Amino acid sequence: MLLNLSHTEENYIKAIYHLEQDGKPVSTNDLSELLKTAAASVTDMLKKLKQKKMVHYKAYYGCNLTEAGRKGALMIIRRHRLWEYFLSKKLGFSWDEVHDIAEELEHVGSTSLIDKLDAFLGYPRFDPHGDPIPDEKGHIVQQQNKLLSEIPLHLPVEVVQIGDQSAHILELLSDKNIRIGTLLEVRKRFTYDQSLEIKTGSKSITQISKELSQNILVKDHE
Amino acid sequence: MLLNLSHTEENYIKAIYHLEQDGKPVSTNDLSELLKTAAASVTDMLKKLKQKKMVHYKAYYGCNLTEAGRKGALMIIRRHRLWEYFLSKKLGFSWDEVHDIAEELEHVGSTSLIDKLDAFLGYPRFDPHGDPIPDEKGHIVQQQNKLLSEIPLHLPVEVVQIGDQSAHILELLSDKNIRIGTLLEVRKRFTYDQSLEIKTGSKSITQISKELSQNILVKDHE
DNA sequence: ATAAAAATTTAGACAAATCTAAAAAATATA
DNA sequence: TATATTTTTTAGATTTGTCTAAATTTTTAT
Repeated sequence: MLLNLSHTEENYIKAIYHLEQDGKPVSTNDLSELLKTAAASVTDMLKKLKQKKMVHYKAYYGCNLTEAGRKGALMIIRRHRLWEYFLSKKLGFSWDEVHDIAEELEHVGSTSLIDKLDAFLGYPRFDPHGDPIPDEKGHIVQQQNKLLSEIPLHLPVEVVQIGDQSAHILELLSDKNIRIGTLLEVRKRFTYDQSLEIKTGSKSITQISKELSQNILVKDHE
Repeated sequence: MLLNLSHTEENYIKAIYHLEQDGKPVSTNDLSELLKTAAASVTDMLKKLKQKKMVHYKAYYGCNLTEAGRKGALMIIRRHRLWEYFLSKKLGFSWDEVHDIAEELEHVGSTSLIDKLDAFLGYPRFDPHGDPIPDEKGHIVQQQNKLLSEIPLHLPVEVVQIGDQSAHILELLSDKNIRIGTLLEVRKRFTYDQSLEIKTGSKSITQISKELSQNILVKDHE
């Protein structure tokens, strides 16, 4: 363990990282719910993580990661997402199967293992869910909108922007009932012309050309 | 965990498997030494493993794996050796770096993960140390002598047999000071003609052609 | 502003895996 | 065979991460 953290401690700081939006403190209860652990147990762990200087913690107030804690969390997220990428791209797991396995693999704590895995995979910047992978220094790109052409199969996404705003494209989109806020899911990707078969909303299926898919910007649907 | 065993319990049955030569019971002390754990702790664990029907155990007598225990041990060894192969062949670790990392990876317990990894690697039958990899049913080939042409770099081996017994080959071997019992280590493998550069005994370096390397049978030098 | 509700912490306990020290059993030796 | 030595087990503690129940603090609502 390079971080001198137990598996459990790693899970806590990862959870705190995910709950920490803006600078607001993370509540004991939210952690308790996310980790499916009694609130009393969370309190105990927060005291220990404070001792290890991984979190700032004040009774009845909540916690925030210290700089060391944030670095640690990013390393765990890096491991998790690289393993997800490996499982999906190399072993052929579907994007919805990889999370639980990566949850275990992420705690194997050899830095050289992860760096070599990163190199082997070709330094991917996004995992199969479209989430950014921190680099070896813990730098992470801001979660950004992606092109529909780059979205994995069966991942629910929401349309947030249209690249080319010409009337022609809007006509086409309107005909397909696609607009900002529409929920989509890529069902098939045809290698021949890179056209997509997508499901919009709850039922209808439609075909999208490569050109069109490169002009639809989407983001993960929560 | 498919086997319902903790990491620690898995380590115990793996250790028992390795100590169990012929049918003789494995002593508490031997386990204690191999696992670097106090004998008293081993006794406690053996009682628990007996309850879980992984071992036969009688106080002051020793233990043996049950059929379930043996199956479990072989699965752990399978995971260990497949990860070693992956680390060595795909990530570029040297054969002496892979053991400790595999020791951690072997406890990640998804069966489909290991079976897909096996397929991804092309169903290798030996790990980087030359040890056989059990298949998905737990079948393991008997440890056998291998051709020098198939030995990984830097692995110390001992010559046990010469394939072609012609005088010509023996003349060549005698000139190179190689005979049954000689210790060798492959230092380099030239892709061009698959010739090898080997170290014999303690000092001398010599070159071996592909043909010759395919007629020298070796075994691991523990 | 004060009582009721919600969130959090404290207290005390438990299971897993470990330890040391002491007791008991098995083995070796004289 | 009787005794000494070695091996193994039992007894009693410790650490980590967890729990429930009760106490306390904070927040919400009247």
